[in-house]
Amino acid sequence: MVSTNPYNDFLKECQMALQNSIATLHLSIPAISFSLDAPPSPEFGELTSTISFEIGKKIKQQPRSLAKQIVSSIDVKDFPLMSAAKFAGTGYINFYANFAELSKITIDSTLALNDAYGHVQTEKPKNVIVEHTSANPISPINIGKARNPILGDALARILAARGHAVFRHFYIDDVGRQTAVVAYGYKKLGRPSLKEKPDHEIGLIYTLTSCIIEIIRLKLALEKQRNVSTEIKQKLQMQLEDWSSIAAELKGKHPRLFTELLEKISEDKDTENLINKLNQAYEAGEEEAKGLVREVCQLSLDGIKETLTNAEIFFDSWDWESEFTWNSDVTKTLKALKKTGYAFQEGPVLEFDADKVAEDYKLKHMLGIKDDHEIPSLTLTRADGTTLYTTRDIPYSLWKFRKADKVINVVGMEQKLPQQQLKLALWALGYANHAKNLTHFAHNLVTLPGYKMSSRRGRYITFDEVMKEAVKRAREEVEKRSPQLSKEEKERISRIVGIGALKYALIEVDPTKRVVFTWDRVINFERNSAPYIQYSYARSRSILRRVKETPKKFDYSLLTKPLEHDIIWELARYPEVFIISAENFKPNTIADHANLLADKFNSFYTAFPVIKAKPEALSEARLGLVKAVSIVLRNSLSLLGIIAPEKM
RNA sequence: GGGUCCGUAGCCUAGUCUGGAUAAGGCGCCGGCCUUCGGAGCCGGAGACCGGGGGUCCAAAUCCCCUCGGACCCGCCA
Repeated sequence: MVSTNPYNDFLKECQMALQNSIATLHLSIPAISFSLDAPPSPEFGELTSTISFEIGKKIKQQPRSLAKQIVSSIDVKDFPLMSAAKFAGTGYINFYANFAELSKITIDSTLALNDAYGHVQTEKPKNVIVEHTSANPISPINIGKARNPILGDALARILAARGHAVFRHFYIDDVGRQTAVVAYGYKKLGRPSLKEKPDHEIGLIYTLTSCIIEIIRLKLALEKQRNVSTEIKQKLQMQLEDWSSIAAELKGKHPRLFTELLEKISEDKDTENLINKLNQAYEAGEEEAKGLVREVCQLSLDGIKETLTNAEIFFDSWDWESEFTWNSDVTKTLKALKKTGYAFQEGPVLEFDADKVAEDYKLKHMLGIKDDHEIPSLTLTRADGTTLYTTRDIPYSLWKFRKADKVINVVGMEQKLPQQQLKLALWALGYANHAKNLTHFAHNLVTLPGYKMSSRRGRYITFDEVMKEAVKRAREEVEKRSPQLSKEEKERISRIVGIGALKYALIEVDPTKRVVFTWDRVINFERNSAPYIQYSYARSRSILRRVKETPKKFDYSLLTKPLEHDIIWELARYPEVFIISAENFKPNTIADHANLLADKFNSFYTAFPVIKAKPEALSEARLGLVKAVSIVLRNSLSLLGIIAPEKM
């Protein structure tokens, strides 16, 4: 018999036992919960119920005596996966698994389902769009932002394994001030042909241009304030000093390019105006602007794609933001928003009254916002008529919902407010359902000790750089530990291990917590890391390679050691862990479980022989166990976008 | 000023949604293991009253209130 979820089979038996028992004893109370917990220690069995506390409270009886009654009315013979039900402590009911049976069903199912084991299919498959990365096409992906593609990709893999039709979308944010800035700088340099990785070079042009025009802007602003000695003036002065020191730093690192850009930009009278004009022209879809901005973005994007490909992260769709302004979707959205009455003119700009929508439709509670908290309004258009990011995100979201039932935006948690405003805009437009099916998967960033990375300030460590270093360090290890492997094999393994370590480090921590970057933290080859799990997998495969054929039939009752039971329990639990991870969008629980399983397996590995175990039937049973472990480790890693190597 | 998130051994984290029995790992530290199949490993030890204070409950790291510390947001940036 093959089971997709052995843990759940056992759980169901325990619940059935409780239900029957409570019915027989006439202890039924309304709204009783039959949920079961993991006991704190193996001596208390595999699952535990606190139901006697609940009932005892209602009918005023001692939980312990209730537990005793319940347990004595359970006949374990009725439940094949159960070996015992005992009462303990002040009223706990503990269930013990019948490992002869549980082992059989778990290992048989794992071997039979193989790649599919654990990945329990949802009963309600949906079309799901996971939008992630969506890095601005003006600079390379830095390590601060790299958690986004890594988490987004893992989430997409998990949802696909759950049986959803998943589409991975990259939203190319090519509209807006920053692309105008970099395009302007690029044009000033005479559209140079690039020699290095394009996103790195474009990123540098962006940083330098942005810095130079910032200083020009601040100087002009200060001149205007010349006659008044105000706080504003002081603030401007401070900002100018800040940017000047950044400029000095940049000039030191890139003297030629900096000087060239400075000279060329100084030729222009009103840079600010030129950049605004370019932004307007691009958004309006004027040919010249289109040619220029698209050229820069495409170059940058080529580099970004290369980075993502190196990380084994792929997309189904690359969505240009500009398309939505050019095809009038944005215009239509603005018109529709005005019609709702929630858009209002404030001087030259158009605002969206997000708070009023929330009040009128009573959405604050649902959005987790306090009743008396006023949601700031969202600016929809600038004074010059151009639109803003969140404004354009509204038609883009509607477009996504024409293709999918569910949309997940993997976006940093600092964008919580705009994501809420977006939802409210959908609501106002009459798309309440879409708003409900829009999820902001919020995550925290990777920060450097002491400061946040910033493309504008040119302070960042690139994802490329970190991957390169990770592979380099992995290569040193492989060289040391497996000198017999071929050069090609070593290289392939170094990539798998190095990049695996990096991905794992950014996935294993709860997404809402930030990760402070240190090289040793993100490139870790010891316990509690991808390489540790990969190593465990390689060890399991190494055993399996040594035997000609794994037998089809095992005598599972021979697997009696506590460590063996621990492993089987974790194998049985894997489908449940997977479901929880998929339903709650928690990739880190997969990482956690894989590490736990690897841990148990390594202990088992040193404690007991497999191939040379006697009698032969025991050896065969252990081989089945090892094979099952290898399958679950490989399946878990694959959900995280990490490859399980045969050797390392 | 208003809001969101985070605070668990020297350090990094799990557990918090859905309250249950001695708070679980890793790094570092101390002491062991070249035990047959891979030492990126294994075994043992010391180390935390879960930021602080109240409250609810038979039971609180977990729920509620207050408070302190940190990060982020409140922009005609994204």
